Amino acid sequence: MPVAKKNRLTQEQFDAIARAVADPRRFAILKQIAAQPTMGCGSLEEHKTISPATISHHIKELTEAELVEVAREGRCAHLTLRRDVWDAYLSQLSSL
Amino acid sequence: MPVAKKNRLTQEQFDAIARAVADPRRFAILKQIAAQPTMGCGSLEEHKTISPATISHHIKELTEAELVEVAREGRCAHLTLRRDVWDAYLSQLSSL
DNA sequence: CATCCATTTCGATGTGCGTCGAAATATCCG
DNA sequence: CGGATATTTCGACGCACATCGAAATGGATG
Repeated sequence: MPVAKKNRLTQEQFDAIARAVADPRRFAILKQIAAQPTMGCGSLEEHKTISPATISHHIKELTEAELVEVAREGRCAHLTLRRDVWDAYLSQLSSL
Repeated sequence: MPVAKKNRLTQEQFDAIARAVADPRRFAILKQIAAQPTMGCGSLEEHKTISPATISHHIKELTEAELVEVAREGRCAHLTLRRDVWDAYLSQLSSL
């Protein structure tokens, strides 16, 4: 169950997301995760551009910001965007 | 007439805005500018916290991201948020 | 012009973080 | 088990940038 309602972000989480989005490459990764229903292992575009270590780092940042969720299934890692968190971020942003 | 329609952001501008928003203090400044209709000289909260040099720097960043507009009137600097740009940013974000 | 105040510029400093290579760890398959 | 492939961790490096103090600029006013 992916569930989990999220209506308000802590200041800390808000900052984490803002930081996560600020890096173009990380944002590109996030976009791909959002596009795919569930993102399989090494199917990220960035695999051709960036080193595995860096990708892993970015994904870690994204998960720690609670923007994406990781589900390991064998050697595949399924990545899914947490829409609720993303929406919360947008909503908080738009109330500038 | 403050005018100026802005429907689409260049990648460069998008990144600049994302970066600008990523810094908590700078975002706080932006919020105050957004709140006040026109923000007078040294009426920023941050004047008690941050050095003038730093404030000036942040405002420069914000203007270079075209997020705020500066109008000098004597020794006062009027700061206004460019809603069109901000909305464009939000819109672009939400289409993840 | 001289003084005052607000803002900017400049230069220096410290730090956060994106990046990588290499080693460690994990997972699968034969 | 042993080899192959995928991901993570670790350590180091370099750069971008937030921050400041001090000096410079600019505009108002006496």
